[in-house]
Amino acid sequence: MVLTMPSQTKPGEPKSVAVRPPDSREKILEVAEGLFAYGGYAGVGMRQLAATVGLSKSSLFHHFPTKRELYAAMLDRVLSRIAAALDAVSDHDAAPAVRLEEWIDGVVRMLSEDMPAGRLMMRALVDEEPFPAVRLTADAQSDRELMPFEVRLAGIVDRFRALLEEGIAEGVFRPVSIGDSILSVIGAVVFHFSSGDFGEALIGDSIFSHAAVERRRREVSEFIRRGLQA
Amino acid sequence: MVLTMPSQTKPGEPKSVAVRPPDSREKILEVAEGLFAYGGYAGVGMRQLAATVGLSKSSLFHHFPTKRELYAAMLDRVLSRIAAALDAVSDHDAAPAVRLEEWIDGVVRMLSEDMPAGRLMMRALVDEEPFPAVRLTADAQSDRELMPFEVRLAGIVDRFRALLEEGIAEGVFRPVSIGDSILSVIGAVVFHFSSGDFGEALIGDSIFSHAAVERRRREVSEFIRRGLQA
DNA sequence: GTCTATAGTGAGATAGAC
DNA sequence: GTCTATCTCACTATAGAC
Repeated sequence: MVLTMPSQTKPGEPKSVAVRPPDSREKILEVAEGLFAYGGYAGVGMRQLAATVGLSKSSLFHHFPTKRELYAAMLDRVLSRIAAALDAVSDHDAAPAVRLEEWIDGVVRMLSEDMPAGRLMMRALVDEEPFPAVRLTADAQSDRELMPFEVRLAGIVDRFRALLEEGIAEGVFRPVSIGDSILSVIGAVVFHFSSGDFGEALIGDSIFSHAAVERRRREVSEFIRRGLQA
Repeated sequence: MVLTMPSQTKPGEPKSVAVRPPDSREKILEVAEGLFAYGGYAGVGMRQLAATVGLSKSSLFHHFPTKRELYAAMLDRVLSRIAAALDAVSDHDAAPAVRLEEWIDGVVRMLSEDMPAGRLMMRALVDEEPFPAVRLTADAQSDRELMPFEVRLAGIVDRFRALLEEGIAEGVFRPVSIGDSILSVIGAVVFHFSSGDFGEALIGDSIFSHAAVERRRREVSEFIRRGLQA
């Protein structure tokens, strides 16, 4: 399977540069994130979503053929932001321990500024059939290439896996179980930012407050550093 | 607030010892656990639940006045099993580090043998309004005292908190943020056993297999030991 | 305690005008 | 692209016989 990039500047096709698409779609997805994050897939109806966006139900179905495809498109957007947060910090090739810490910092900061993201990720991971092996816009009309959730997720996970393997091979990390370690990191980082009221009750402050986020960053980094160090 | 135990043997009240109650209720709750664990609250209907149990919808409503109370009763059952797993290992008063490791072992083993429990806990923690401040059977007819979810959960969390505080006071744990540490432990333990397909894809084996469980126990214990040690 | 029958609401999805 | 109107179905919950 070849994942081609949008191929934006084909010479000879003017394309009338739609730099600013009229964005009903994006608005729908943005509102959908907020609702699905709190209610889950089954807990939010197209009716409710339409009302919140300020459109009719039928308009939603004009943009997305089914509720599931809407949900999948929304999840893809969230995952792409998480992937972007990782891309933003991992350009240079520092030592594994440094890169890992920067990744964790990056993801913690990103999730702290992107409230629905943690919850939506958590829901997607806990729900079986992670919504779904979606194919979307295979026609030439649109450039959007929506990756299946699993593929995009696997891309993120594999980068972690490679980092851990590298660190272990170099002897700077102890020979931990890589799968278990990744699950632990996700548990420590993603679950935290999806724990809402419970987390707030535990730490006595909003989990999204500046102080709580900075403390979380330090605590998680230290835990993981100690946990991995050879 | 006084949390009194059921006060089982009041002398003078024969009570006609109903040691074996006729258990439609328990059967409903058991089936409900399996369904809600996978579909979540909104994803499972009373119709579907009734059909799976082998009763009519109306019979469900005979035992539980609303869907929410059924769900709350089911969650309470799950939490009580988790609390029981902690009780089973924490009778003696060993050093904090030892007790913590035994607790983690106990919870990991319990969650590994109780498939719906992890998922249901995770859902309850991620969903806001953790379902709900339920009052149930305030009448004298029944001994069942259903605690609000938050109260029972707080009971479990407070034991962890006390343990960490004790260890820190004794100087065997470093002065970590207690709330953050509890969230990390929950993330590492509970999330793992609710990660289903994703976890399986990551570790290349069912997360409930004997080998995977024993490895998880070791890995998590070691991570936490290193993370906390002064 | 279980059932059938049904009420009443809201769900996802479609038809077709503008 | 957006709308109103409508279809069909599943949902929670209730009524009342047995």
